[in-house]
Amino acid sequence: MTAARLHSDFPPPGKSKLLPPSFYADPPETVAPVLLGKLLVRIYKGERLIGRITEVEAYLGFDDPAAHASVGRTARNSVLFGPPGYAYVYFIYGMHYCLNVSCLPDGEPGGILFRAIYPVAGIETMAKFRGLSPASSPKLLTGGPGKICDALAITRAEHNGVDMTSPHSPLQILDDGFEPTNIRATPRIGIRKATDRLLRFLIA
DNA sequence: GGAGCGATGTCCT
DNA sequence: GGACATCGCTCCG
Repeated sequence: MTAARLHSDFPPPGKSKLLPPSFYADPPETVAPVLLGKLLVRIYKGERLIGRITEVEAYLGFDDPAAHASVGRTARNSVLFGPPGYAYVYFIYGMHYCLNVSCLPDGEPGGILFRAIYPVAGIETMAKFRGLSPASSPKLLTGGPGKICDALAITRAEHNGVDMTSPHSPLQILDDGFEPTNIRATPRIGIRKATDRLLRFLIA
């Protein structure tokens, strides 16, 4: 996947369609690879900040010790147990936010962590939020879960529990018909438990 | 350019 | 009280 291709395949915004709740109503390991290539949209003060999803990780329920949901439903992780297509935002390591989307029907826990996106619109604003030059590499701008939330101004207070399937939501995921090739599955990274499962998906 | 490590808030035990 | 789904800076090659 070259930078030129990621850009050239970005269509007029009108051609994109919002992913419905049914898209997320399957197990995380099923939904995660299909999210690759979709557009993550953050509407910030009327501006559309858009990135193409290039890396995600699936987190399951009780059978997955690495998942926040594995300890059962708590105040912190309750979004993961709710209806599909909702934003689960948590604060980690004292300084970073991470964005997930809930999967499976209401009552069943599961989610997908967004690990990296490729900026396609609103790059100036993203760079400003990151304290970087707009000419910075995608990896530097939005190449990590904490970086995505910084670049898109996503916080737990403002976005945890937001419905990502509503056209009025500040966070949405669109399908513009882009079909990624060369999808790879690898072990998840940055975790201590259940590191053997192939639940990380990325566009190679 | 890669390994090591410190910073730092929130949640659960 | 400790673990933590991270990042960016330092230091060493």
